[in-house]
Amino acid sequence: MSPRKPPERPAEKNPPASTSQRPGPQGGVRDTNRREREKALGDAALELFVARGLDGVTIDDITQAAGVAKGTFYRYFEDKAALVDFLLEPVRRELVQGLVACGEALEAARDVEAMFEAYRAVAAVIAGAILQHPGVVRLYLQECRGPAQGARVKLVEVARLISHHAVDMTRRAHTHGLLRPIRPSVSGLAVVGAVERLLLAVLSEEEDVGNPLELPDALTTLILDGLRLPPQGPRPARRKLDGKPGRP
Amino acid sequence: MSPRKPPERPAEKNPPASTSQRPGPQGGVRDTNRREREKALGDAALELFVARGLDGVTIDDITQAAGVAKGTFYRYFEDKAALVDFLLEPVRRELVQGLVACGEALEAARDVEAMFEAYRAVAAVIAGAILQHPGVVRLYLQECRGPAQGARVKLVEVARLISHHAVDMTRRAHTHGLLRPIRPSVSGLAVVGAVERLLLAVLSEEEDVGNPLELPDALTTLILDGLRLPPQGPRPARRKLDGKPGRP
DNA sequence: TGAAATGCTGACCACCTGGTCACGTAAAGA
DNA sequence: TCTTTACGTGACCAGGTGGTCAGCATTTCA
Repeated sequence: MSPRKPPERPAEKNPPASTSQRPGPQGGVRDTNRREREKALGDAALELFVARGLDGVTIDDITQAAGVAKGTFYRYFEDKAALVDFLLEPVRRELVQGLVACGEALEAARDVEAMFEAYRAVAAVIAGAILQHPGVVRLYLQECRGPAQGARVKLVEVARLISHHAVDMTRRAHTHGLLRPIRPSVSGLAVVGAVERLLLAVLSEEEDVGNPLELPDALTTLILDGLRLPPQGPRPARRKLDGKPGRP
Repeated sequence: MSPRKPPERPAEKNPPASTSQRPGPQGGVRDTNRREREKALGDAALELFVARGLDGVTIDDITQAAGVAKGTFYRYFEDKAALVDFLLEPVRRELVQGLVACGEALEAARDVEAMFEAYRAVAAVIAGAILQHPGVVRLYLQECRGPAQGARVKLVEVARLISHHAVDMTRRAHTHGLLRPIRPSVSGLAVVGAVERLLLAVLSEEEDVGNPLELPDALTTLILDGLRLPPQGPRPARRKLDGKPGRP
């Protein structure tokens, strides 16, 4: 038998890719096709990543799921890490943008109302990220604590960034005398941990946390006012996140 | 050249294992040696797991680090998952014991002081686990959110157990009217997330969270009383975790 | 229509990985 | 001392994995 057998044309192969060339509203057909391929590979990979973990997915798995040949993968991405970065990038950009803006808002905050407003902005950014990229956020939550190696470096970088910003924001609110005298690194990380855990619950539907839309409100109460029932009945009505007074 | 070359005795090999047979105070020499080997393999593996992640460590890595041949590994553990279970088991046992006890204490709690006491007990269990098995706890924190596959199944099982218990405990405190009307699954998971994030910070020394011994106190304040500065100065002195009144 | 350029393919390679097992050696027992 | 027993060893195997590349098909351009 010859060591390199000639490529057989299988009588029946997958839908022959049929090369649908939609012209695309702007930009060359080239770029449009490229973006479509990247998206196809990214979508296929993301689903596998969430199901089996970054390390549990091979390039073969990805290309098979995307319905392309292995070589095609390497035409679009240098390796698995590059693909992960590609998936993560838009979320990362939105996130830092929101965090920086919120940091500045907090810098200027001088009363509790302004602080509220700043935190509300972060919640909005997070909510947006989840609605637009739920898979990526879930992947982040699953993998962000692992060692920063291979495909995980950018993910862990984002995690550090988030923690750093959170602590920084807490520090700012702190210097304005708006918070209890608790070390900002402690309260900041605690908040990050709480939020991430709840997001994971929502995205993987493991525990019934009820309507996700009520989460920000519950979290705000939890973080700002704590769990313990106030000694003499509930506090006098305070503004809720939506601006309407709390229910009696 | 023969396809199977005869085993060469290298002139110099590793310390020849020297088979130190300390008699061991009780139990046969057999069992003592076995336990020593298991521990050696476990220690070597744990260090690698923490540094590179469960999936980033091969059996070869482990045996090499432990200074034994590959075949020896399979004499003591069926596969990598079995080794992880072996590492996790003592921590898991302590943990469920503590959680169950605390759940019962909370069941009986009718005032805030009793609730305090129950939570203090959990903190003690966690602290004990960290002091005795810091590596295992760190491994848990790194991997517990990944997909439950292969070597990670038991880890994820423990994670679910913890979350479940936390929600359950919160529910109990809730039914006794000790907490604000926030969905127990939400506040329970939030607390778990906060604690886990802080533990990770302590164990991997990524952010400076100060003296770990002050953490339980800070966390208690944070969770029970929240972040927001009380409107009219700090609350009247309340008991701290160590029973002494808070500093002025 | 023909030629050049581009893109996709999958066989192939070198290396790695989990797992096995015949063998040599040392301890336990007679 | 000799036999039996158990254990540690590492070469080996089969299956997989990341990554490459010559060849073919399709599109683009002249």
